[in-house]
Parts: sequence; structure tokens; C-alpha cells
Amino acid sequence: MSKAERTRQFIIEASAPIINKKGVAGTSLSDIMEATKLAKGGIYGNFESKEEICVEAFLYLRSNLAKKLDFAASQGNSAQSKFFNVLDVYKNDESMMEGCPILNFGTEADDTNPIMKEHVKKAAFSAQKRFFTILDDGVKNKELSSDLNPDVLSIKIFAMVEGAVLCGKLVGTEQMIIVLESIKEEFKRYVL
Amino acid sequence: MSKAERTRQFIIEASAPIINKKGVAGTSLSDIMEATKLAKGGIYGNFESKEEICVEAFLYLRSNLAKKLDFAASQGNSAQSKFFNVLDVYKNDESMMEGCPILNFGTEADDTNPIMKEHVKKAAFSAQKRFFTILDDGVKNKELSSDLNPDVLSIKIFAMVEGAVLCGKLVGTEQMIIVLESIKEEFKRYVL
DNA sequence: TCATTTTTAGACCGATCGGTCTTTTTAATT
DNA sequence: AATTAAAAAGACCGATCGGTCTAAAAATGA
Repeated sequence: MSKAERTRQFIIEASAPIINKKGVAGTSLSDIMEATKLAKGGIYGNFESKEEICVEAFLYLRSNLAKKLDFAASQGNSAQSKFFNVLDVYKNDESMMEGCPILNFGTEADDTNPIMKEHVKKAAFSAQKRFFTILDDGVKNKELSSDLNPDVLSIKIFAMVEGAVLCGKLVGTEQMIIVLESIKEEFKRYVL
Repeated sequence: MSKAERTRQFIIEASAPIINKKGVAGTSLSDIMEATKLAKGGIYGNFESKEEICVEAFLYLRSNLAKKLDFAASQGNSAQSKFFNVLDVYKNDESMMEGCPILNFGTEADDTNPIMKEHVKKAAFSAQKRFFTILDDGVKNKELSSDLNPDVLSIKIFAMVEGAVLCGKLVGTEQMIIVLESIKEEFKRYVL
């Protein structure tokens, strides 16, 4: 890994939490300079534009969170424990660095930044797919009722989780916990 | 209504959709000038700052949407029809002027703008309360099962609706409809 | 260790930012 | 219609925006 590659990665990791918090439009180059303690030359020697940093920051946050969620799922030995483990990652908000990047980048990008929007869309799909796989496997293993429609329920759960994160940000952690716990209750209804 | 009051209101109404779309940080004064066809003097004669315009724009969008939702609820003659009517307003995305303001302003404001955040929080509470009232009345009227906990379910439904709007923006209207329909299905389980 | 290449610092650029202030225009009052 | 009061225009302000470029510094290879 060359010096430039390391610096590039460092810039992404140092900027990502700020961009996730303040948004793409709300983050200035001076914010990034301050976070990295680098001058402009150091930044623009490694990136084409601020936009490129923002996209890379999103991809970094997304893969970071995906790793945590996949690991949490892998630690379960049943559909229920896999599912509950995943939800618990969302509950522990620090693991998301100031909020879910899909929610933060998605609401800003959708009307303004088509490239970013495409990345967020992919991230949303893969988050849904993670739920889908757990549910679908559960049904196939006869752990979960076949009344359950994994296609629909995985989307519904994704929506609820993102809504829970929003409630957590706006109102307080209590509401996020209430929603995440209701999702668990709903899940239990399908356990055979 | 004085000239100034009318102009003030006009500025709010002309700016609101833009701010809802591009965000507070992403909307510049020149955007507002262009939308209103007013020069700076015309704007700053009626507002203290850009922030004030943005707050007023949110309050306008919020009360607009609240009116529509309250009206939709009032048109129903049962808990179910009230509830379904409300969900249908969300489904008709044009009635929200480019997305739910709670979602759009909430995700941006939460880490950057405490005054705005407080307004959005209040809006979230009143949206939840609307669901609560429908559910609670339904239980009291013996239309809905008393197994249902209106406190919890109203928050859960709010989270799902906001999640549905996000899915709609990111992926497409199909997903929003899927989620809104699943909410209706879930509701029906409680109808006696 | 020295020459060469890569990387970073930071002065500099034009554009635009939010906001002010004086002048002109428009509306209201008589 | 004339006078006064209110509102809007737009030149102007310093600060900051994203981005460029050259010169210095640091890493690299011989």
C-alpha cells in the first residue's frame, strides 16, 4: 500500500463521520481539512473533487456497517437469533457512527445527486436482502411459518428499522428501542 | 393582511418545495431569489435570515400535510377507514411536495440545527398522536381488539410510514406501496 | 547517500455565499 | 392628486466556497 493509498484511505475514514453528520452540502472542504489536518494540496492530490470524497465516505460507512451486520447474523444459529442479533446492531447506535448512512445520505441525495443515490439504492437493496435471506432460510428450515412472505416482510422490516433510527434521532433512543422490540415481537409470531 | 404579510407568506410558499427538496444547507439565497423573482431587499425586508425562511418553510409544509391528513381521517366513519384514508395520503406522494418534510428536515437538522430539530420533533409527535387517536378510539369503540397497544403501535406505524417514504424515494413507488399495504394488513388483524 | 519521483503545503483564483444599506419604487392615506 | 409611509431593488461587503498551481518537502530507488 503506497503512501498515497494510505493517505487516501485516511482522508475517507476521517471525513466519513463528519459527512454522515453534517451532510454532503453541509460539509465544507475546510471541515475535511480540519479533520485530516491536511492542507488543500494533500486533499486534492488524492481526490478529484469533494463529491468523490463524499461518495467514498458513504461506501466506507456502508461497508463498515454491512460487515458488522453480517458478522452479527453469522453469530446466530437460528433464524431468530440471527435476526435478533442484526437488530441489536442497529440498537447500538454508536456502531453506526452518528446514524444510519442509508438514511442520512439517502434523504439528501435523492433529489440532488444521482450517482450517490444509485449507491444508496444498492445499499438499501443489500440491507433488505440480508433480512430476506434470514427469513427465507428460516421458512425453508421449517423454523418459521410459511405464512410469512419473505419478499414482502424483508422490505417491511427494512422500512421499520430505518423508521426506528429516525425516531431515535428525532425523539430519543426510547422510541427506537420500542420499534425494534415490536419488530422482534412481530417476528416471534412466525416462529413455529 | 398587509402587503408585507402577503409577500412573507408568498416567499414561504415559493421556497418551501425547494428547501424540502435540496435541504437547508443545499438551498442558497439565490435559489430563493429565483423562485420568488424577488431581489435581496425584498427577501431581507421580510425575514431576518435564511434560517428563518427555512424554519417557516418547514412549519408551512408540516401544517399543510397535517391538514390533509386530518381531513382524510375525518372522512372515515370507522377506525379502519380513518386509518386507511390517512395512509392513502402518504401513498399519493404529490400531496407531500417531494417527500415527507419530517423525514427530509429531520435527517438534516438532527445534528446541526437544534431549533429546527425541536420543530421536527413536535411534528413527529403529532403525527404519532394522529395514529394513536384512531387506534385508541377504535379499541374503546370495540372495533379493534384490546390486544393492541395504541401507545406502541402508533409509534411503530409512524416508523413504518417514514420508512416507506424512504423506500419510495430510494427504490421506487412499488416499495412504498408494498410497505403501506402491509401496514393495512397488519391493522386488519386487530379488527374485531 | 544522492538523484528522482511522489506527495503535501499553502498562496492564489474566480465564484458564490449570507447579509447590509442606500436608493428607488410602490402602496397607502388624506 | 399629493404626501407620506412601506417595501423592494440591487450595488456592495467581507467571508468562504470548491478548486488550481507552484514550490517545498518527503518518500523512494539506485
